[in-house]
Amino acid sequence: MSPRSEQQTIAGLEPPAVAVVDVVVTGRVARVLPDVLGIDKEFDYLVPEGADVHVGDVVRVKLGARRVGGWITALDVEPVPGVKLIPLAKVSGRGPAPDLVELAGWAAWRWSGRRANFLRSATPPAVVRSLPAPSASPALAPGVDQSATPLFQRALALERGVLRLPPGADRYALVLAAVQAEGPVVGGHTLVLCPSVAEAQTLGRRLRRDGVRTAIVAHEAGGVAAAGEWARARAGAVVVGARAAAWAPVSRLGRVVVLDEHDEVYQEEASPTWHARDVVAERARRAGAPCLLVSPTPTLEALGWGDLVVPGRGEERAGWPRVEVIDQRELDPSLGPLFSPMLVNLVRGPGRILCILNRTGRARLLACTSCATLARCAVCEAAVAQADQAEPDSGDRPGQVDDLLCGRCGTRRPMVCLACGGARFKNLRLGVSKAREELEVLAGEPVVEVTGASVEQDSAVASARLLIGTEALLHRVARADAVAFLDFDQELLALRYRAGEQALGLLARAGRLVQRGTGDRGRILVQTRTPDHPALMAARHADPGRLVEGEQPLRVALGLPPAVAMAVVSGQAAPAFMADLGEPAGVVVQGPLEGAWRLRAPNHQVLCDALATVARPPGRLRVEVDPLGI
DNA sequence: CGGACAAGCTGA
DNA sequence: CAGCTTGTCCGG
Repeated sequence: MSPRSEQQTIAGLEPPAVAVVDVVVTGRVARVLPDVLGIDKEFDYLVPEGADVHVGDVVRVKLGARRVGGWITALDVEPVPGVKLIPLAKVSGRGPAPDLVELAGWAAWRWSGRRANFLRSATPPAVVRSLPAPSASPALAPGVDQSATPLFQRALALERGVLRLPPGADRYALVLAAVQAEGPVVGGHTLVLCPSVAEAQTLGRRLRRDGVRTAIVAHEAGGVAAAGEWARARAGAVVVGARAAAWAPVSRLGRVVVLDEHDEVYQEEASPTWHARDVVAERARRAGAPCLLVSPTPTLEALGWGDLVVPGRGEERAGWPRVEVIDQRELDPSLGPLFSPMLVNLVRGPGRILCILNRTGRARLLACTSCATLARCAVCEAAVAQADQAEPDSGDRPGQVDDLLCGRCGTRRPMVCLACGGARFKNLRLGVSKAREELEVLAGEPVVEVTGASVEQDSAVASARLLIGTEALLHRVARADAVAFLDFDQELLALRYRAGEQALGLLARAGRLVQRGTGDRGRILVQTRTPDHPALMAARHADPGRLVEGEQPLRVALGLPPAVAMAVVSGQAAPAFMADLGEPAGVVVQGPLEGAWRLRAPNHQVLCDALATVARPPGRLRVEVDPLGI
């Protein structure tokens, strides 16, 4: 592990010919990293007499002609010779503890970011002058069931554990077991991450009700209250939060639990594209604390990182909903491609029903008109669209305008059905609004539409019996009796290498909605033309391992994460950056393709070390390590 | 990043 | 050569 050294020392430089008269430094010296992204460099300042300062504290300093904020990254250092030190302009308040200051350095290496970016996440949203006194370890309220199941005990005993917990399982019981479990760090506190702030708040409040001293760290809440939670966490408490809480203070990190580890919201979309799961895993490793990743559908990243614990077959099956797969190829086309007789039955029956249709724009989906088989890539099996341009393919064949082009691996082939040889295809692109109208007619009652953009009244959403919408609907609604995916091929065959994993993740999320509150297993209806897709097999059998079996070797064969470490470099300054980078040993450089370069290395050590050798050139540069949208 | 200052261009 | 723009360097 080699986070780049930020303090620049000028090696091999002769001492000045004229002796510099050493200014006798009487006070303490603080090294400060300014909170200015363009200056990823530290400066030394004098600590005012009698000031109470710590590494991580938030300060203001004069830098050149202006005053900027910053953090103390080191104290009592030997100042760079030859510069006249000036005092800190102000010590504003408490900031991240030294371990987080160091972790920010590691994250800057790992995701090619700047330390200030990460230190911002680790800093309270309002000034914290002093920390509340730490109180005794949590005492559970009477009547709280504190027995950990053998499954939880096994998972919590692991240093690096991955617990596969089905959608219907009681995760609160796991969290309760985790905060009480003895670990190698005596008196340590547990850090729990949830995908959303709302989930974190629900969890945190419940822990408090049960007598667990808990800090809910969420900067989104903003202001003084959030700073209070931050200070409480810093002083000592169980800490819960969403992605940003990966940088929450924990007075003494005893254990880490990440719920729904597979959820993509844990990764930052903007550069640096840091992943909360990976940050807390490293944090736990440094603290000598165990880390447990929990998910109904653990990612290949998690499975490659830790030891998997699974419930018994019966227990896992009971935690998944009934998944009914409807093969749309066998349907009477008169009802249209979206509404099978089973679906019509479902919406005419009782209960609250969600219909999901992800209408994610451009992705065209083609099906053979004679045998109804979907057009897929012959190499990597992703859905293919018609090519817009007649570029030649990798072989000698001259490319045609109507070729089938794979957006994932770039393979082209003539527009011929692989199953029956037919040359005619129909376009299966569909829209939510039109689907809503049709569904309303079929159901004979109102249907409410919910998309990410729509701002439907919560009351309208809460009271509706029939709802239709994009995937966002699964986040807007807490409970349902059944969820129907109208066109699941959009998920299964999406042009991202994680499509299969993400599709199974959606089924798991839907599974949680239909299981909550009801005693028996809820229902999930999936309409598809690829009923044998491993993600569907996995959900049907309540066995996510079935997806992993096929996915793992595919990633190795195609050179995709986590079999390799990958980065994408783009932006106006990318050519200069890539020129400086050259072709480092162990790194395969591909591109430029539409202004972006793709870098692959056997692991992050090689990849990130190579990226760290290059200084950021001026201008816009986006380095995405572990890119999402590939 | 943003201010300071130096080097380069224009017009008379 | 003043008056302005553009570029490069540096901050403690």
